[in-house]
Amino acid sequence: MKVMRVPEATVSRLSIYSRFLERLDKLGVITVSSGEIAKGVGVSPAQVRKDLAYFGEFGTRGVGYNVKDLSHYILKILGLTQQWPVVLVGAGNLGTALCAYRGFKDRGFNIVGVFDNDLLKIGKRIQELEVLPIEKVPQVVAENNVRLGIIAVPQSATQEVADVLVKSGVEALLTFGPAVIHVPDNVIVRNVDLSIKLEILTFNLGFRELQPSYWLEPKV
Amino acid sequence: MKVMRVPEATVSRLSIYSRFLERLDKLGVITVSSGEIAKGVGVSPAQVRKDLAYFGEFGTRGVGYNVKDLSHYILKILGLTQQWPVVLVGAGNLGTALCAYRGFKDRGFNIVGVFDNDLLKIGKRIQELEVLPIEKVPQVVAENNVRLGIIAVPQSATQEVADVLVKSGVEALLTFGPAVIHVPDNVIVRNVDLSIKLEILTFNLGFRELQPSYWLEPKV
DNA sequence: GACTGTGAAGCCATTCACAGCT
DNA sequence: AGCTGTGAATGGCTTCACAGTC
Repeated sequence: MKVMRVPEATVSRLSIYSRFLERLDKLGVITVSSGEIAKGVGVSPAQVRKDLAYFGEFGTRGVGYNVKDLSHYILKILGLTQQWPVVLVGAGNLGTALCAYRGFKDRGFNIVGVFDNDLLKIGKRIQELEVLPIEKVPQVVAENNVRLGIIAVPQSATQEVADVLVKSGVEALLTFGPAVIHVPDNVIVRNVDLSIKLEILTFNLGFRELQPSYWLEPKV
Repeated sequence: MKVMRVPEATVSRLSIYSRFLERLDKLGVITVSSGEIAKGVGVSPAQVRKDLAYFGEFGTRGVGYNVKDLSHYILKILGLTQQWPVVLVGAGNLGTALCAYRGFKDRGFNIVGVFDNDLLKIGKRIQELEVLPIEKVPQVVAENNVRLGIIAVPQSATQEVADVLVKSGVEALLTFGPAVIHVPDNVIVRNVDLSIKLEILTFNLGFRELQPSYWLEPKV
């Protein structure tokens, strides 16, 4: 079997290319070159070609890529040719916002359960969903074959919620905030930490005054 | 002048170390080694030492680092020894959640203005702040010496909001969602795209079934 | 002529391994 | 003995440059 490692940065960019291609498709564009994609999303043409080359040959030399086809291939690679049921734990401000977030639905992510352990929140309706007690997680996960979980609870509760989700069979977690969590090797975890992002900005604002060479390039 | 480039990944990790150190300090811990920090936040000890080495020598050989001192140095490096006034554009679900987000206040980020162009939202109160019309951005930015802006509006409005903020003098932007924006070179932009994060998860779930060697390591 | 696909080169970040200090 | 600080080695991602195809 051919062994290959795909950089995570490549996967992130595929997600970006994918949405650019969907926009082109809606505009009726038939063909696109790596240079046009590159310009549209702010990377180099070689980067676009290299990213795609990890997965096959999708273009035609001298011509470019068929927008509809490439768009479909990338969705396939990302696993987005299906709908993904998702459970969300945490019905606070952030959880509520995530529930309503259009970007998830657009990409095939359906939140099928919202949970909390706060009696004041349980029973509330958010976007047609009733907030359920944490104890119902295993049942909802099982009934809906849920593999993805989002954790939007205070830092101190993140680990125990992760444990519940993992025990229920969820295989991949998205967490928010600074909590560092421990899960079995076969569970995938990614984190979003908004303070880190702001601190990257303040770092740059501070150091560019002192020493221009500290300036950094964005990572994604 | 000594020329140095600091990897952005290093800055992200400093932010993580910083919060770990604050926790240790609250627990009354006086001294910590690179190995203990490494274990606490899930990186290698060499990585911790290398990250710190970009900025100076903060430790004592044979002993380790003084928790309070190191904590302070890192805050200094990140520019967090001051409070940062921030403006937020977009008073929808996400904007509301960001306004209430404790993690910002904890790190010295104060949202001093919330703006929207939706008449239904203008005048509403969110966390002691009245939602103001976009037209008031320049005034609030000027009065509060605001250098940081957060944009939590629909993709289609992101660029024009960025233009308003830049024209008002904001120097660094945090945007949400898939919009690719263009700003002058001296403005720093970072982006948070939640769909990308979920798509990294589905990519991994899909490909680990087909080909285990596709498995990826997290980037941050 | 235009554009893709790709090996090679270049560059950047992480890890190693050890000298240096307490 | 224990731990930091750092040059050297490694590994991985990006860019280059060109052969291959339409």
